[in-house]
Amino acid sequence: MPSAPGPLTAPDLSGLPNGRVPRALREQQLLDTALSLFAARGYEATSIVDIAAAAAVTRPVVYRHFGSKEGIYLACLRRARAELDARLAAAVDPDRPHGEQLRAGIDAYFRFVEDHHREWDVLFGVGMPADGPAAEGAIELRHRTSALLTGLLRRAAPDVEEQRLEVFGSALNGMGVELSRWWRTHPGITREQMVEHYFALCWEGLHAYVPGE
Amino acid sequence: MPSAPGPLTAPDLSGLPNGRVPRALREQQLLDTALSLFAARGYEATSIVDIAAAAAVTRPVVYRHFGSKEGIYLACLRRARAELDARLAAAVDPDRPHGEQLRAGIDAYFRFVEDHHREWDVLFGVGMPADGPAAEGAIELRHRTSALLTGLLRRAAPDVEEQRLEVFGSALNGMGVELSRWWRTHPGITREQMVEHYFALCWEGLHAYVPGE
Amino acid sequence: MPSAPGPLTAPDLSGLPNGRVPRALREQQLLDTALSLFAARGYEATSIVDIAAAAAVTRPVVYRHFGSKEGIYLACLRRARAELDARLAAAVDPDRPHGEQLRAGIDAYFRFVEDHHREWDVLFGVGMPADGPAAEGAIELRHRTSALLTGLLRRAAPDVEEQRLEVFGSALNGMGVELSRWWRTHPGITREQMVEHYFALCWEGLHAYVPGE
Amino acid sequence: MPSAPGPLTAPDLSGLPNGRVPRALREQQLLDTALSLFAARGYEATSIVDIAAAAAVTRPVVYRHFGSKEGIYLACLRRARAELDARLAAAVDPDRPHGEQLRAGIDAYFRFVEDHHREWDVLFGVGMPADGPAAEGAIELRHRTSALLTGLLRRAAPDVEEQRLEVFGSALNGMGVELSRWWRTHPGITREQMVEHYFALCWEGLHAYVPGE
DNA sequence: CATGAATGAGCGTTCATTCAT
DNA sequence: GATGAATGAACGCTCATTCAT
Repeated sequence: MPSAPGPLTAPDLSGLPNGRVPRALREQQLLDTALSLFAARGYEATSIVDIAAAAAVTRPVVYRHFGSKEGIYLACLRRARAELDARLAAAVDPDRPHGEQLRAGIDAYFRFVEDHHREWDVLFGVGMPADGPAAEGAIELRHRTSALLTGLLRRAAPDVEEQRLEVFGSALNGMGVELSRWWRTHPGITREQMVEHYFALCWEGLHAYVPGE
Repeated sequence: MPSAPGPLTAPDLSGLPNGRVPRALREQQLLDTALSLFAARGYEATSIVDIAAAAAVTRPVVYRHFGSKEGIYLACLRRARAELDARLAAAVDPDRPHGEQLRAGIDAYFRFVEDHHREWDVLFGVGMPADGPAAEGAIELRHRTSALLTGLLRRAAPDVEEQRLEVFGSALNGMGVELSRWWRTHPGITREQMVEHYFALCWEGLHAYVPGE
Repeated sequence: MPSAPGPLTAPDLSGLPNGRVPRALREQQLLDTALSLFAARGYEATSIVDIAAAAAVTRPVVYRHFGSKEGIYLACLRRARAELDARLAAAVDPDRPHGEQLRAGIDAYFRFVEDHHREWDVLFGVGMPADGPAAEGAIELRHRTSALLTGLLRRAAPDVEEQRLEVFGSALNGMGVELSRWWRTHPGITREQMVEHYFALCWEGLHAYVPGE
Repeated sequence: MPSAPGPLTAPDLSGLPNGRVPRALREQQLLDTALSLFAARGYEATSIVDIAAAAAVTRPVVYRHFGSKEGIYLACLRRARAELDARLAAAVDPDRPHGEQLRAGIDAYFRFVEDHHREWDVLFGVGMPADGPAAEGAIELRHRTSALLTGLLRRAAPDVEEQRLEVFGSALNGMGVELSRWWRTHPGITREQMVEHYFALCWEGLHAYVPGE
């Protein structure tokens, strides 16, 4: 389990300030560094030493800003989740037809996959911690997508029983996760095609439950 | 943490002298112990000391049988995967209509979830290693379900382009994984209902591509 | 952990601008904070961060006033020792009979135990540093009581050889320390009783050496 | 706070076995090493690294045998206390007059001070931990001498109220501790003289309570 | 073959202290 | 003169792994 960052994951240190850096800036810089490492190696295999070295600071700096390894990990996750949520919220117009909302949400999700590899990896990839508070936080953030999808479905099909809505929300989330993983290893296909595939598989099934569409 | 007895996991050791267990039996016993621990705590949080202590042997025994922590971990995964594959193969009759084949496969998958908690956790739960050879092996085994599903779809819809088949295979796998996870935390619903939900969501979409059904 | 107000420890800061406290006052305030912490947790377990945080200042303030952790620790001890010495000096009237002097000193000592828990703890309790310059200073201050007692005995029994005087001084000190510790854990007994016990044990033995009493 | 053992405290490594050593032997060897360091520097200032290095083993060896720093510390203390208790028990003959019993016990105590410098230091010197389980254990072991003395007094003066017995037990213990400390810094005086001084100070006072002696 | 004993490397965390602003 | 930011060194502890017996 070598500890030195590999060529794929070494964060770009050019232009990193050293010496005294204002708190907010240092925080973002540390989060960027940690994001790269957590995304590439997962929670357990990433050490605070690695993060500090990659950020060209000493370990206590990390602790002053985030308190613990779990702290910086969850901060990474929350920032990534906030970005994804913001994109989804911006993309889904609740005044449009429900099918269109779903399609727009899926498109925004795949845009996120495209633009934020590392953020997607920490949120949905392997390498989550398996127990402890960090694990619980990670699971909650990871599953928030299911909740969002369930909510969208609930608005689209208000008469469907809650259980089915939750099941479908989870299933749609699972489709998104696995499709993104496949896409990451098969990049020769456009985002539009991915959205099309996604929609083609699930829309017919969902359609039956959505009144008047 | 002794594991629940089952045909796969509980070799009968009665009547054997304590320190001299035949190699194959000892291996099954170690794999069983390791399975419980890896399933409960994940790869990183499970130590060889834990496994050896839980199996009431010394550490070198583990090393002689499996060579390394990665070795015993991958052996666990392979045994679990083999069990799942055997069940899927037994359930899917290639002479039946394709929709029925899919439904039978899904049902077998959920039976596996029901009967083999630990095996499912170790294959599909959190707690996988995130880098190193063990990670690669784990990912391959975890994704074999996609390949099986893609194969089933390929036979059902021979004219559909390969890419779409793979995408659908991945998506169906993702649905299965996330639905199982949801089921594990919401046990008050029968397997039949889970299969129904699964089918309700995807069959309409798939149907269009399957000729003559 | 704000300290109990008292003539020694609670300088009146009202009316002063917050960040600009006169040096002497700031020093007393810091000593008071440090006293509480050192008394409660001992030297090693008390950190400069703790002291600074409890005093609502930053760490460099502590360093500018006292130079080092050892510095503020010894300053605490010296202030506590000075208070004890002042009380002993005030209590012992060299013109009274020697037995009365001893009794008055013992009474003053137990008064100090009663009124200045924290000061007594830091001087005589566990939690002293065990090596380094701070340890030497602490031992010296702790043992000054022996020297005082030896001096009292020397005046009372001028013909007794020095060695015996020192031994008795040490022994009387040890009695005081252990009796105080016992008293702290058995508070249901008055100071007068403690003095009586103390005197009952040692006075007969000492009596023989004091001429004309 | 330098970590290297000083000339006073470096344990004698000559003849220490290296490589595989039977469990019991290694334990005694580690306890000897740890005793020297804890006695010289106290609990906090002694690190596991120091102990391991001084014993010419690696750190995990210490942990395998004693589990934690507190573990090896308390093991040191218990071994030392057991030695002292054994000597006291051997010295005090319950069939002899009570004054003689006390004198024999004091003599045995000072013999222990003479013969077991390091044991006496860990039991009664400065450098105890200030909180945590190790602190509680250390306090209990340290104060067992008071309890033994109280017990002796109780047998000698059965009609005296319990409180006074405890107070006298504590006081006698305090005398012993401080006299030993003084003796350690003034070695030019025999054990017999120390016992004489001790007895001279307290026996007259105690005598009054002991019937028929 | 199995075991008891050991290792080297690493981990998360914290400390006393300093310096640029 | 006070602060926010940083450092270097250490600490207690655990791990995967190996080897002599």
